[in-house]
Amino acid sequence: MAIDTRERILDVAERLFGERGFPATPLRDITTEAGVNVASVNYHFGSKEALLAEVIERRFEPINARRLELLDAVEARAGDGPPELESVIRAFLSPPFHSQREWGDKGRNFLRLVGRIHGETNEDFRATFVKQFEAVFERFRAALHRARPELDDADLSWRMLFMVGSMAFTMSWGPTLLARGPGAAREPEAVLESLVLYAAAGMAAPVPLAVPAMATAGH
Amino acid sequence: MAIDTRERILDVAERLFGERGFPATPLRDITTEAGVNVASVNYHFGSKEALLAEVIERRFEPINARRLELLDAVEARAGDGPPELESVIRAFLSPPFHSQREWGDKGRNFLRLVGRIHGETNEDFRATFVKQFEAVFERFRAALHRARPELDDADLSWRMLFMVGSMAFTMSWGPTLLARGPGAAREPEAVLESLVLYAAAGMAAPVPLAVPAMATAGH
DNA sequence: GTATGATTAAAACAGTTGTTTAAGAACAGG
DNA sequence: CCTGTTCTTAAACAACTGTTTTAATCATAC
Repeated sequence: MAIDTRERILDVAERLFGERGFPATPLRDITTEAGVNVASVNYHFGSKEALLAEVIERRFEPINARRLELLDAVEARAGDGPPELESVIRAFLSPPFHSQREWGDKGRNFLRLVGRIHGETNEDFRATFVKQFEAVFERFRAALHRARPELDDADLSWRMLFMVGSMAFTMSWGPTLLARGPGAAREPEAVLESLVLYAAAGMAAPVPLAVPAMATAGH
Repeated sequence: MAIDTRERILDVAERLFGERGFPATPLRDITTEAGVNVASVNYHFGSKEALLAEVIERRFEPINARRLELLDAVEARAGDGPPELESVIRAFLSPPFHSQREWGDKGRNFLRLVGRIHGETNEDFRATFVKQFEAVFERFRAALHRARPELDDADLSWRMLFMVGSMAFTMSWGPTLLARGPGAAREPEAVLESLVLYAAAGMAAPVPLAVPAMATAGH
């Protein structure tokens, strides 16, 4: 029964955290819905925050592994030359989207949670969360740097931020916002495709002319 | 003293909501820091949620007004022809960024809050929040439609979602994430410029070919 | 069966939450 | 000065928070 309890808590927590947000979800709502005792959360996970961490990790470990796997393939295919931009971006964006197909409703709940996490939680937790991604982020940054050498580090960082932003926002708001609008009934695969093209085009955008106060190029 | 109290509450609330998030910020933290009584929040605003609503509205009203103003100018300049894509996007993105310059630290606090709001709060509040934007959203959608006629309604909706996502995420994470990375010390104006180019390129990306639901995945 | 450890259960814990109450202070206009 | 209104205050409210405690139950190996 032990594993069952753990997983049931994780599943319900994943859904409720996604629906209402982490701080707005009382432990008791999770436990009653999961049919377990309140104390079991602290017994199995230690604390509410630790529960959130495990909810996230459970899904992100395979997702990030898959990302690196796909990136490996893209880089292998490219050989010594620069990897293809769109493929690199697809390697980054597709795993979380595919989780929706792999895990069904649970995957969808998780996507919403992921979207939320990016804008939620306190500074401390963000640090923990970011840690999980540093390796992935750096690998992709290097690949993008080879694909778009004209971008300096700062440009690259900002554009990756933009990319992650559209991804997170789409996951978090997509279901709510476009549920009955003109974009409704669109397959997750099609949304992913749309997002990949958007991000690839953005990443390939011309380098902005230097505007900063200190280093205005003569013109 | 009344107006003073109101504004002091609004200022502190804006900052704390931005720093810690709405549900994670107790009213008492706001009131003690503002040097007012707890009851004054309910007296002046009615409830905690109403306070949040007013915090948002106070800044967004001028921002959205400015957006429409800029869009008017862009459309006037275009005459009967299609408006220039990049200018439309700049009209949408620049007002919140400029708020940083106009309002100083308060503007920065608000930006962080805006970023958070997009991923936070319950479904009900989202509805209220979205309402504020419907008019703006529709005006810009129409303009973008004229600038990029080859995009159908669904594509347009999704791409606008992507654009708002990068904007919100940048506002929310930018300060934290790139504070000491390679993108640090970049002027807000430069970030805006970067974002505008990114979004314009993304919006101008080729229309995705219709994807059969099953046949994606890189291999 | 009994001992041992893992898991569950009910209850209590101490602290915090948003909101309300009731009384007083500040301030206006007459 | 008085009067009525607006605002502030301290206190109390009832409900809820995450966590801990203590005892009971379960499974498993001896």
